[in-house]
Parts: sequence; C-alpha cells; structure tokens
Amino acid sequence: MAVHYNCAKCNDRLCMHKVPIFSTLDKDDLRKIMGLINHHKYKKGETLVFDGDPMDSVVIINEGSVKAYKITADGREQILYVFSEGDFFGEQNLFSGQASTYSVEALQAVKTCNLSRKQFQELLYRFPEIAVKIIDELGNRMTRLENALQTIGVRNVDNRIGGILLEFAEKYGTKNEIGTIIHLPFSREGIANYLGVARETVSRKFSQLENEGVIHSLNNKEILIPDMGKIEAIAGFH
Amino acid sequence: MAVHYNCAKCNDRLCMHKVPIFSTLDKDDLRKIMGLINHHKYKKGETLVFDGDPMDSVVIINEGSVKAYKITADGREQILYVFSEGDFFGEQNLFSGQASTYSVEALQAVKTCNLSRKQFQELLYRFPEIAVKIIDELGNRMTRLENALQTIGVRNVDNRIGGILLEFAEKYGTKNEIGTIIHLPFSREGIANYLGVARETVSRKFSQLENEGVIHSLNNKEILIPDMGKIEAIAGFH
DNA sequence: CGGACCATTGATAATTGTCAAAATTCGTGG
DNA sequence: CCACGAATTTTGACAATTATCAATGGTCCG
Repeated sequence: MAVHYNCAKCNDRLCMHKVPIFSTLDKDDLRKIMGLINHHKYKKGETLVFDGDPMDSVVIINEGSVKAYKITADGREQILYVFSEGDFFGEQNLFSGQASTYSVEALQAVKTCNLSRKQFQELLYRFPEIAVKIIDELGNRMTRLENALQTIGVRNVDNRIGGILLEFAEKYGTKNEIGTIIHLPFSREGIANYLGVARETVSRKFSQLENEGVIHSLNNKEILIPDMGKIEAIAGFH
Repeated sequence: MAVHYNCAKCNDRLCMHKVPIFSTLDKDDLRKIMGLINHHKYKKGETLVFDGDPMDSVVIINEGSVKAYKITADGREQILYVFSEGDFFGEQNLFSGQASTYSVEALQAVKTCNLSRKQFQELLYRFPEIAVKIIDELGNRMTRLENALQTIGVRNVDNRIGGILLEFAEKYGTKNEIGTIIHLPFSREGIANYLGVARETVSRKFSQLENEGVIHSLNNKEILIPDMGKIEAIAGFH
C-alpha cells in the first residue's frame, strides 16, 4: 500500500526545483511551500488514483513515472498520458470538485509531492504567476492530446508507431555516435494501449522495422534508432 | 472574405452574456470590455484560422459554429472540436506566443468577438476570476479530448457512432414526445472526419441503425432517436 | 535454474477502407 | 413552387488491414 512519510532529507533539490510550475518562485517562497507538501511513495504497479475517485489534491511526480488511463466497458485500456518527473495531475478537479476522469498507476517505483486542494488554491491566489504557468502547461498538454487524437484518428498504424517513437525519443531518448537509444516507458502491451491497437500488431510492426534496419531492439525496454530521419518519414512527416 | 465591422446594435445580449468566461462580471465591467472587442463575420466554408498562423487574439463564437481540424501529410482531415455559441479558442497561444496548432472553418454563417492578446492579458490581471473560469473550461475541454481519444483509440466503430450521437444529442438535440431530434452540425463526411473513419462506413452504420429502428433519418442533417437508451447501449455504456 | 511473465509468430476471421456506380438530397433560378 | 444540375449520400463488390486465437520462444528475477 501507499506509504505516507515526511521525508527528512527532502531538501530544495527534491520536489520543488524540478517542477516547472514553481520555477518562477524564489528560494524563500519555495521553502514556505515545502511545508505544505505531503509525500507519498508507491511501488511499481500500484494505483495512485482510480477513475471516479474524488480528487482532493494535486499530485506532482517527483521520481519515477506513471500512466493515466481509462478502461472501456469491454475491458480495453486506453492510455492517455505518461507523467514523469515534474509533471502533475489532479488540477482539473480542484475547481469543479469533480471526480477523477482516469486511473493512474505507477510504471516504476514512484515518489510524489501532494498539495491539498485548499493549499493549492491559496497558492494560486498568493502567486498568480503559478496560474499562468498552469494555463500554459495545460495548453501544452492539450496540444499533445490533439496530436494524439490526430495520430490515432487517422488510423494508419505505421504512422502511429512512428509517432510514438518520435515522442519517446524526445522524452526518454539519449543520443550518441551510433544513434538514439530510447528507453521505453512501458511494455509492448502498454504501447499497444497507448496507440489503440492490439499487442500483437505492435510486435509485428516492430519486427518489420527491425528487418528493414530502421530500429534495433537491445532488449524489451530499449531500442536503438540509427537514423531518426527514417522514423520521421514513417510517422508521416514528409 | 472576412468582413470586419463595428456593430451598432451590439448590445449586452450579444457577445458577452453568452460567454461563460465572462459570466461572473457585472454589467459595468461588461460594458467596459465591450469596447475592446472587435467583431468579425464569416460565411459558411470560410477559414477563420489556418494551422500554423500566428495567433494574436482570442476568438469567441457569438453566432454559428466552426470546426477545428488538422490535416495529415496524406491529406486526411481529423476534426478536433466543434465550437459553438459561447465557446472560444486561441487562448493557448496567448502566453507562449505559439502559432495555431489547427485550422478553423465556419460550418455556417458565423459571427465572432475578438479580443487581442494584449487586451485579453490585461483582462486576466484585472479580473482574476476569469483565469479561474478559463482553467475550468480548459479542464472540461481536456476531459472531452480524453474521452475522444478513448473512443477513437478503442476503435470499435459502433461505439464511436453511439458516442457521437450521445454527444450531439446533448449539444444539439431537442426532446419531444416521440423522441430526441438531433440537428447534426456537419455532413456525413464531417462525422467521418470527427470519428476517424471513412465516409462510407458512417453511411453503412447509419443505414444499419435505421434498419434496426434505432434511428430515423429525417434528412441529411436531422435524425430522430426514439429511445436514447439504445444509443447508450451502442456507445458501450452497459 | 526455474517459473512467471512478456513477446513473437502463424493462421484465420472480422472489420473497415477503397473504388465505382446509382440514388438521393439540396439549392438555385426560372 | 417546380425543375434541373450539382453535390452529397448510399450501396455493392472487393481488397487491405488489423484483431483474434493459439502456440512457441525469450527474458527477467528471485
């Protein structure tokens, strides 16, 4: 179960400094906010929030990553977001008081910083620049959703695979002389549920790309891409 | 082309009162804001904004409706939003100064109220409650996008058709003794581009539903639904 | 080293897209 | 108000893509 702890060594490096929405605040303000924060730890596979749960706090990911997803009536999972270090969720529900519209599950060991609804609202009034940051971040997230909708809607699976590789390369990739190495945030099944296709289809497409020399699987979670240009072509960016 | 006019009879009834984000303001404040607004008119089929255009104002739909969409490399259109009376767009780009991430086209004759970037930002500072309204509305919009992503991602076309009928029933439907009449905001092709399927597939599914007695086409833009419960079942809400 | 979990592959079925033609609807002008 | 032409929609036949089911092969971690 989720462990609630008040970390002794929770210094400035942790939590706040990683979080873009607090980036405009100075050290003193940060120190004040620190006191308001609750910390939680979750193991891989644990659920932070269930779809439909009432949300009474904003959750900021401090370490690790999580997936936000919905389950349909017939049991299929559609992944909406992967939140990593510095990302936050739960903000939509603060004003309207709505229940969560998705479930959130830890993809690895995860540490979070939680701010209660009340505390968060007070922050917004005290530091209006945070509201601007949030509107900005929500805008980014909407743009990503819009792109995802386009990618999935237009339904050519090759494009979608290319698209996810580009997205992950940017977020989780490291470049070296021989190419870009992507550390995938989740399994083939996860990728499938992110793209809205069957697990086996992902396997087949990856095999095909491997045969064509476009990607090289190092292991189940890491792939090497010698030439990102080819991926861009596959994603449909002429 | 777009006609720019300063409407003489633009009284309180128009523009402001319809717009939820201004709903907390009192009459005097509204009157002040009125002066800042530019009005535009567009004919059906006219483009208000092209994908990639720099956005220097927030556009509020005052009359009519528009579609916001993207075109893929291979020429497919994916519709992201239908904005009707009281909806607004262009707000994402105000802070980041980004170009528009989609095109916007009038579905009917459309009248808009435009607020320049600078004026809008001043409003936000003067009336912080507008910022809260906007965060709220963006939250709603994100929830819709998330639902759309799930609907499309899970890819059972029947579910998608059911989903769009529910959505349109809520937005554009009128109830009477014999059922719910939906005035569709766009053609079969538009529906297809909203759902991410082929035009012909929409036709076939509608025909099928007609044969099953679940819907009755009155004409190309209007359908009668005797029992919404059946639609909910088709949409996948057991 | 073993067992659980995850990924791949093959064969087949189901769904949906594509192309082409026919039917219907819509809007305009008489 | 009707008629005509243009545009949209429907239907059919077929092809392509992807899901499903089942079996096999790999990988990871205690």
